[in-house]
Amino acid sequence: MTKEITIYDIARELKLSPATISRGLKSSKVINKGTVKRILEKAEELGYRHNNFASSLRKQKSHTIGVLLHELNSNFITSVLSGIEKITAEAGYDIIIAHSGESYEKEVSNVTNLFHKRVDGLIASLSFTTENLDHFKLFFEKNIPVIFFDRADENSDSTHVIIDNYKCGYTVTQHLVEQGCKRIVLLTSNLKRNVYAQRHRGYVDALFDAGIPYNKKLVMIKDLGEESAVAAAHEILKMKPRPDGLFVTNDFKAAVCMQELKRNGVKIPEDIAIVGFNNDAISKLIEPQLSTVNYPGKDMGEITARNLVNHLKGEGNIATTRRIIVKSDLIIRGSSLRKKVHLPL
Amino acid sequence: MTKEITIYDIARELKLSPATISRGLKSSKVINKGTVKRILEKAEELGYRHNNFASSLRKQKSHTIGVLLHELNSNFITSVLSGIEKITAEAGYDIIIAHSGESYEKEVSNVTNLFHKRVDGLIASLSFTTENLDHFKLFFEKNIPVIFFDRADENSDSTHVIIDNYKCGYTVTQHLVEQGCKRIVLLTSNLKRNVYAQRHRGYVDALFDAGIPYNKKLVMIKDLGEESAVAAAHEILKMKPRPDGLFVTNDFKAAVCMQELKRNGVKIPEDIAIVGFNNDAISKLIEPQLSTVNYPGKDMGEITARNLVNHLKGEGNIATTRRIIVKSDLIIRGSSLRKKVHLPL
DNA sequence: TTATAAAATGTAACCGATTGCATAAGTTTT
DNA sequence: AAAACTTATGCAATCGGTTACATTTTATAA
Repeated sequence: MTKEITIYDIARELKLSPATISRGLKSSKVINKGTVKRILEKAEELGYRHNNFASSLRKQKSHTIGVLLHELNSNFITSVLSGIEKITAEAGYDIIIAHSGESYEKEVSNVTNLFHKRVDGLIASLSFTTENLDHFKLFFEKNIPVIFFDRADENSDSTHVIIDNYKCGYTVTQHLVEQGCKRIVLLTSNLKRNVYAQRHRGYVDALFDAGIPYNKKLVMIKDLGEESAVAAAHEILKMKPRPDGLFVTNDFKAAVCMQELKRNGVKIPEDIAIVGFNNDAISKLIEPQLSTVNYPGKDMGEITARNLVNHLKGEGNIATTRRIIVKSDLIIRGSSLRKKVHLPL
Repeated sequence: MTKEITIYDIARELKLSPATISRGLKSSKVINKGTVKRILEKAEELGYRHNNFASSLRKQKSHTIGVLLHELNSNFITSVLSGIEKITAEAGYDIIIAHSGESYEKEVSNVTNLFHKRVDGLIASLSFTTENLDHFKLFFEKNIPVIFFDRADENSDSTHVIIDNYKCGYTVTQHLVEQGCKRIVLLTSNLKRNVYAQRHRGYVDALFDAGIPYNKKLVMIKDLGEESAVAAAHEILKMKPRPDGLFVTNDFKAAVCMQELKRNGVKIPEDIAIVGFNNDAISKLIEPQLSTVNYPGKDMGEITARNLVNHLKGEGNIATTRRIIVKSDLIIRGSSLRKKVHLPL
């Protein structure tokens, strides 16, 4: 364990004060250019490394942003992450990633932990089972900025970056109707999560506008696991009359479901047309390829991070922005495309 | 921005010294039990939060472990992560996750950053393009422990946790031979990475043992992208005579490849039997289901983290352990199972 | 050449928890 | 009742960088 080099060591060697070294290391303009050069060279020579603890302690800033994710295992979330990283890195912030694994308890402990770590700001996506935002109070009270993305509480005053889930739900349902579906199952998750609630509303309204009566029995609320997707498929198989359309609010679940339906002799999209959600890699690899809603993860990540960074730098204020909506669109593939499109001659 | 509560505030209120508060907050046995209780209650009452910066500065320990990943987007890696988290959390360590996105430059900057953040230890998996371990020198020189998992440099002295890639390569190839394959393509990546090099060696030896001549043209080295998997499929289609076996060292690539082959009328497994690697979720969802090698991610994560934590606590020394091999096994599914197995009567 | 402003550097007080050593009070031993 | 421990708490230095303010040096204006 070699001794650590500090600014005092550099100061001694160059016969300067620690203050000058501190400023010089940051290439401050108040320090003579030549001096700055000598300081940087000496620092390099001695193997100096900046002490974040001392710096953060004094500045009362960690220069770190916390990122709280509900999961890490989807294309979508890793795209968001890369967007966040790009922006925060450019702005010189470090990030600490915490993921809740969809568990409310873990989310609470992560939030508390990030709070104790004194992150300067927080980017968060709520877990599947989160019921309220009480655990974020710590942040709100101390005015530490928090921005939610994707999974947010739309009723709270907090700033959030989302897609128009209502419109997506509407568009997907409308698309299935156009493909001739009359009995469309919605396989979704906890309606307390804004993303699922809004998609559900879109589904309901699209059916209404198409003159198709809403049938509560066709809405299935399941968790995100593989087993529940298999179970859902079996329920669908037992329904009489058999549904002819299926809108699953998650690609993985849609894929599992489709597989199970196919195994039981259901033809996709002829018997049942299916649309997923998220445009995960999997959607292009299964057969038939899955129609889905493209989620602009990277954009969401960049927008979210940029807002937070600007706020931290004082060039903007997230408190004045409540909601930012990012574009998303329906990708139609084999799992739902039934009719040949005839262009008018 | 409310003022932060410190141990001095608590000390003043309770008419005790800061030293006693500091000890009391950790429920030290040298402090009277009643006093500890009063301290903890007062801390709670005032909304005290521990200052990691001051503590780390003084203790010269961050109580944080750096985790350097090559990517985040696979089942395997997220399992590893959950294993690491489980163990480190139990031991009271925080983790900082950095991922290189398979880029050597990013890896270097991440390693440097984690070094400056003064992590107490590092868990790492090398990026696809990493050529040497020079950037870890900082850690080695200061005796900060580093453990590699999965992607490691097996020739260096560093401690690493891996699976027996040689055996896996051998077993997969042997399995394909048993299925009647005579011309087996190996679609793999950069042989400088130990994982790919070892699998390649296993492939070569299994062919040799089966009396099948090694044909260099059947070994295709490609990067990890989707495009290169498609390109590989096309090369295979052009080969004469057509290969009858395909071993892809990555499930995603195997899936893309299989899709492209099927599109071109190749029957799986009759014309070409395919085996992937990693047992990603995707392997069970495509058709036919993909035979693959199960990678015990969570186990690897736990073992790696446990070794590091024990080392940090002084209850073990990673310097004495060079290599830990975790069990893995072949999962045979539809993509490679050709012959009906006839049990002897 | 002196007055004045600008540039460069220094002084010293923080930031908040930790811990070796000292002290004080209480208990047991002789 | 004095000596020898135990137990509980306090003192004060330390970790290393930052920054308001002061001081010195240098450049420019009068």
